[in-house]
Amino acid sequence: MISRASEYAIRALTYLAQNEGEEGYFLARDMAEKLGVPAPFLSKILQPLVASGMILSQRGRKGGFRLAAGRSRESITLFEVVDSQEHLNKVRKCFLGQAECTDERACPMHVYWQSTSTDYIDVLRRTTLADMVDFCATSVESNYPFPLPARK
Amino acid sequence: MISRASEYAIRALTYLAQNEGEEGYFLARDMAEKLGVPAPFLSKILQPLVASGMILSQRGRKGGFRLAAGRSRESITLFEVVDSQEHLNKVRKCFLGQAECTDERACPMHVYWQSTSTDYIDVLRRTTLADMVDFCATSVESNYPFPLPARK
DNA sequence: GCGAATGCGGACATTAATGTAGTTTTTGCG
DNA sequence: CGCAAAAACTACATTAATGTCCGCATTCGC
Repeated sequence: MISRASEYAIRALTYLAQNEGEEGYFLARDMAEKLGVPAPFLSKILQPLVASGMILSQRGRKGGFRLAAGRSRESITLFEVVDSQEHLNKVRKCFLGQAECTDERACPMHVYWQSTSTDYIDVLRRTTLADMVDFCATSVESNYPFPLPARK
Repeated sequence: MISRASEYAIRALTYLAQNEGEEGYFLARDMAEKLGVPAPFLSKILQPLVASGMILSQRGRKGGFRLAAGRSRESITLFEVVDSQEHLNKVRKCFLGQAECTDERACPMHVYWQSTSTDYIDVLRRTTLADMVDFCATSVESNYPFPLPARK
């Protein structure tokens, strides 16, 4: 449903949005440690976010990453984040992969799947980094993002 | 959301249910051709269906596969089919893979994702092979299962 | 019994996602 | 300038899903 890469991208952006007030840049290394994500993998994931203009990068000493100046938390949707990592327009149209499954002639899963997949995209479009930050703010003891659960 | 293996299993079972009236067994080879699925891959997929008792297999000359005698179309749900191919209890609990995402302290996607994943399982539980066969019967010109759309 | 047809089982091949490592380029600072 | 720190880039490693291949076991029909 959502790839690890997208998940990590959301977590990283949420982290940057939380700390937006600070001066300077945030190191990929530090973010990776705080988020519990492999550092080299996070570096790879950050690059499409730079390319699409959601974050800025600075090389060399005192370098790192931060949210792009022109982009408010409210303007960055999870859709945009996920779309930078995978291709959302490649989402399967028919649950059973049928070529001829249309509204006129639907497979038994059609109506259900149609609403599920459009709902999914809608929620991604509606949820912003601001929502993610608000979520953290309601946290009592721990801060988002949590460390990932152990992999099997 | 659903693996190819599960999709192929659904298509194969639907085919068997459609032709339930005929005597004897259906060849994996023939089914694969009719369904547009790689034959060796289909053979592998059929085995869990045999093991879980949804279909019967017969080796040797005149061998092949057919629906198990005791199982009516109405009694075989897509849940059972999909569960034979992947493990539905391994479905991700939290959209963002968080360990501490609970009903009490939910991530911004929690409510949405909770309802999406339970709806998904519910539909699999409610949809039976009989529904799949009915769908074919309403077809005007082509029979289900359709050939798969071309892969990229 | 024997041979052909067929499912069964295991090993292997391919691909994409995930993860790792090392080199190159850019930059700040002495 | 020259060194060190950081992102950027490139190549490789690992894993799981998908797909292929082949020899073995079973059964039918002669």
